[in-house]
Amino acid sequence: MDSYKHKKVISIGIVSELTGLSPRQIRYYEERQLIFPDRSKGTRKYSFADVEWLVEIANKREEGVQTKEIRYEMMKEIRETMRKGQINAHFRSRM
Amino acid sequence: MDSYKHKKVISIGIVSELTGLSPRQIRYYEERQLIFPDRSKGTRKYSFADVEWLVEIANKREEGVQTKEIRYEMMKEIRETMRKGQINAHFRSRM
DNA sequence: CGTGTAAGGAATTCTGACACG
DNA sequence: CGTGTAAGGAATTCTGACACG
Repeated sequence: MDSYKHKKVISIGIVSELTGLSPRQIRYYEERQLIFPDRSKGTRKYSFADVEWLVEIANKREEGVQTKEIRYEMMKEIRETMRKGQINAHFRSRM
Repeated sequence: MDSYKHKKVISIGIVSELTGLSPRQIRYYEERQLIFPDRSKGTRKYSFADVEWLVEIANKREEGVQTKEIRYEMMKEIRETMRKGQINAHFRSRM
């Protein structure tokens, strides 16, 4: 089972270590609606799925892809997945 | 794969919420050598496996089992598992 | 023995802003 | 646009100790 993968329990400092992204970058991607952490009394909590998604974001950014485009592709992927009736954990974890 | 289960990334406050144990109790069980968190710059980090093991400890404590006995049983279990050549993640995660 | 609490310090996180580009 | 940084405050965590039992 993958409940571990989607449980939001990791604080931003650890996510930063795990992804190599700065806290500033991670918060910015949230502002741009690419990532959706939970809030535990004010502080952001991320899942392992979030961490993996952030690494993907980092790779796309390195390729020069803008956050707006990443968001557009993400939405499109979600739309397709929903159309197939496959609203699975892969996307649930990002919303 | 269960790398998520054994990666130590959760801070004590979240572990406290997840287990229902107080931070004081969690630190005490560490002092009694029942649990072995990693340290990320001074602060303790736990895995989901640690969280599950803490819940087991909590159950035993409610039954009146002392930490010393829990530790003894834990060691015995580990010894048996090692004898069978089954040093698997179940125990690796606690050491 | 196991756990609560007050104490003081250190490290973390948060937000809004200015900077550069 | 994307990210760094300094700023001030709030919340977290740490340790060692005293308390009770």
